[in-house]
Amino acid sequence: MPELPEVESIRRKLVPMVAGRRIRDVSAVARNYAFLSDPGIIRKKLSGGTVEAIERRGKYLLLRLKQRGALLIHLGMTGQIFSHAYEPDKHVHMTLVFAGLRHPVYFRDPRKFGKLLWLDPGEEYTEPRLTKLGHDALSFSAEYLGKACRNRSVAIKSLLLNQSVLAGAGNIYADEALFTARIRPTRRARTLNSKETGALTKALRNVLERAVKLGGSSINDYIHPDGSEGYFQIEHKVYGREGAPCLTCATAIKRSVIGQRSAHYCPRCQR
DNA sequence: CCGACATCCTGGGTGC
DNA sequence: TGCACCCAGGATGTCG
Repeated sequence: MPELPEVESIRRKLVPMVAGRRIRDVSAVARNYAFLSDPGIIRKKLSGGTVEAIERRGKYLLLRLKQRGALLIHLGMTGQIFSHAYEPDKHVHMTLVFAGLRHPVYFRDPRKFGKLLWLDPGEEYTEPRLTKLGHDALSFSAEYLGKACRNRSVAIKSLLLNQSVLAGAGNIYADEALFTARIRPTRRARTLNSKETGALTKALRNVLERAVKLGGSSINDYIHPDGSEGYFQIEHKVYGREGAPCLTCATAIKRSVIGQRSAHYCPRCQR
């Protein structure tokens, strides 16, 4: 589900809810595909701990507990974090009860592509899931992207989705940024000139900043922890618009598959 | 090292 | 209503 703007929106809603609060109780279901750490370990490490901060690393959230370490959370395709806005069901894997917070906080994920991993102090510096991440997709330079494109024959769309290059970009925002930069998603990365990598850098930053401002794109399973919604889906120019007229030239938007992911683009505007 | 591909899992939508 | 099939915001491991 969530890309950088969605994860950041969730983080921003979560901070005022739980920062500084003590975790009174933790319950978790039996270990399943989403648990990289044993649920019992997570329960033990979290119980009684106090939330020091919630950070975002690409699409990961880091729930930092004072003195103890941190819970690394990835929401995969369908992961959600919410409180009383929704009823918990069989897809809830973990429930956190906070001191001074009337309602519990739930981690729910029907497809279980999300991840929960406990990190002892210091492990965040050695955990490959974190150390392999590239520059944050909200703050990278055109030079960095240009270097990353050098000698790479992979499609630029796939390169943008590679988290070890840019941490946080995902399918929606990669398509939207490529449209704005007028670059076709199938172009091999090494064929982009510096003007194009510059335009793409600017386009990705702009689209992500705008999406964060609007609270992300509320489609399918995406929800905010407090039940509110994001509005960036209203501004999607290509994603999910196959067959619809390009907003610039009215040509029908095309959908194709690149690197096993759907890609949406205007065959006329994007070269 | 690079890139293509299968795989993990569940639910919603569509067409027969 | 049932069923087969396709699709989905992600990431990893394997293989050539």
